Amino acid sequence: MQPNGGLRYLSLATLGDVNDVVARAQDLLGRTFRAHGVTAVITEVEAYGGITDPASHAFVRTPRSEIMYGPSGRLYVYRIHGHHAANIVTGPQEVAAAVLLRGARIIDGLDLAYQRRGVVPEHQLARGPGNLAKALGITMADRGSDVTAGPAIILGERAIGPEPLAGPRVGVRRAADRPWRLWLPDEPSVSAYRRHPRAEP
DNA sequence: GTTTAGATCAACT
DNA sequence: GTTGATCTAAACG
Repeated sequence: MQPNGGLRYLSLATLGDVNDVVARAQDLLGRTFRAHGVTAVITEVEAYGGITDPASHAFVRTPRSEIMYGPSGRLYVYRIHGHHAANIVTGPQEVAAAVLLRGARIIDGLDLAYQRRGVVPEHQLARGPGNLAKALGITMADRGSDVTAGPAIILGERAIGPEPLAGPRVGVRRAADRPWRLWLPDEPSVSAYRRHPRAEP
């Protein structure tokens, strides 16, 4: 599909409420997430609105972003700065929305997490998307995994549920002011906000 | 044309 | 000292 063609210009009434992905992101906060022997509680996420969101990799439909146009619950993994970052596809399929996992508190499998991350303070084991993926052993090999099916990767129920806070997403150059980053208050596993140097004022 | 690997540097700790 | 929905260039189909 052309970047400027097709579904992108359908009305929101047709596509559904783009804020659905934000609601889904909020729903993920406080849930347990287990991957490759490590269990964590998700403390920080970012919503990416697919074809409605210039900051989303799915804004342009290519083989790489194709996974986000598929069923929800699948894992979209990408590489950045030599690390990996993990997203959960939320749908609807025509929108290709996904939620980036940015922070988590490890509650089980600490030995394994330390083994993967080295000597760092416990609250930093899974702070930041790259560190989270590394602590949980998530790589490109996990692309397309169904997080509702397990067994290697499985999304759990809500473990804690305080009201989340919201603000702009970290390091995005486009749509830099959408407050689609959500996190739980008083969680040291939540990373700091950094605005992209070349983001529009 | 797309994906991947390998960097960059401003803002963070 | 770390980090990263950036950025470029080389390696793919």
